[in-house]
Amino acid sequence: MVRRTKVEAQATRSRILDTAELVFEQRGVSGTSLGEIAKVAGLTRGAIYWHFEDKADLFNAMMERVTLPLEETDDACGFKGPDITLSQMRSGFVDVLRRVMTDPQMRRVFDIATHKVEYVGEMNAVRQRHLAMRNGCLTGVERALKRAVRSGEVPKGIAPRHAAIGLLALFDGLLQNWMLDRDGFDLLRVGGQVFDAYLRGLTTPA
Amino acid sequence: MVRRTKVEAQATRSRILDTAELVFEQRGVSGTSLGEIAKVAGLTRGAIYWHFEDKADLFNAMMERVTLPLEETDDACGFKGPDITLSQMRSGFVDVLRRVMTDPQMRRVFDIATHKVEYVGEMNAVRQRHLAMRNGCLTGVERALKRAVRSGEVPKGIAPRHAAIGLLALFDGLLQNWMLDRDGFDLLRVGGQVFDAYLRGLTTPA
DNA sequence: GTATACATACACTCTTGAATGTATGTAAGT
DNA sequence: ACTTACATACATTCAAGAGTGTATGTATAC
Repeated sequence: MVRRTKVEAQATRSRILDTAELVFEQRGVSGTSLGEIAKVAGLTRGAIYWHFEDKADLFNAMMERVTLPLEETDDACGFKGPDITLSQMRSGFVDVLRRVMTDPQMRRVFDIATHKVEYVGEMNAVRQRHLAMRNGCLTGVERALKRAVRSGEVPKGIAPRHAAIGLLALFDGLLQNWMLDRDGFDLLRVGGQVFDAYLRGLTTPA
Repeated sequence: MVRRTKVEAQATRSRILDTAELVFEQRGVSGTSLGEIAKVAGLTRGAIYWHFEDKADLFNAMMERVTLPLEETDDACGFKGPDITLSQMRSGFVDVLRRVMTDPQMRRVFDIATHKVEYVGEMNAVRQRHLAMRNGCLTGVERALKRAVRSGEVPKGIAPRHAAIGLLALFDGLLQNWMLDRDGFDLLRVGGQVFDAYLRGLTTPA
């Protein structure tokens, strides 16, 4: 066949990743063969094997395409600077909810990572990535809460770390439940209200 | 081989299910073959095909073995009666957390359902079951919250349904995060504190 | 004697990884 | 500017294994 130019090759690579997203979401990661992806993309397995080592490599590339910019813009948790306020934290989280709702690619990849892949074997890297990201957010939220305690905004009741764990659990749970039934509720509206309720609980003395 | 008595056959069936739990958790559902399960259980695929139609059937049986008693004792949400108090609701949820921490079988199955299976195709029944259970809990929690609003225990700020969605999200998120890293925190202690914080937020006027 | 509770054997499909083919892009040499 | 030499970007083919479903065997409980 005609050999493509470098930019065309990059386009092919992207098309493979795009197609993988679609098929992974429909059939699940381990349920789709590379041949299926190639067929849908209008290519052959040869093309995939040229750009990626195997399915795990392809999968990780697909994940990184979404999570890397997320980590860069640091919107994942809305912070990594040493100190942010509670309201900054809130808007950061809500912004991610908005993006998941708005951006179909992000929604797809989150859906795949949540319900369409098994955290086992080669794919265990996802679990590690998830854990690392969570722990990063955790310490960030914890610092923010500690600061809020020092400033008197939050009374000394619950340990900051525990409160942070709860906040992330709330976030993950909202996303997970929304993925389960997207028409069930308005992620942005309900998410905002629920976040506020939890934060109000933190700022209220027992 | 020797034909077994009926009770022995039931024991074999249970052994298959027990083994499936172990292997599913290690290799993931779609990552394990029926041959693997049979081998670990000290049987052949013939035995599995005798007791179950295929892997999906086996999987569903494994799930029902845990979720059915959960739904029966109704400890899943801690209610289905028409009206319960907020504290009854709280203790119901916390009790499930305790059981997940204590009972290794329950922990395994939850782990499988959360991170070791793809909600696709034949296994989509899990998703439906998950959704149905969630919706059942949802209406229950919603009723409890409405009642609490009528009794003045909770001010009329957030819509009861939204608050209920948040509560379930918090619950799911806690379980999910704990499964991700069991040594990360004490599910029972943190869960209880976080629940209280959220409920305090609900009972506090904005 | 017959249905049961498995074990064994078989045929079939699907998938993978690698090997090979092939035609063009591309840079270096002249 | 034109050829040469090689790398690139795939397509095609092939061998091998793994997994599934089914059919059959078989000894025993009932």
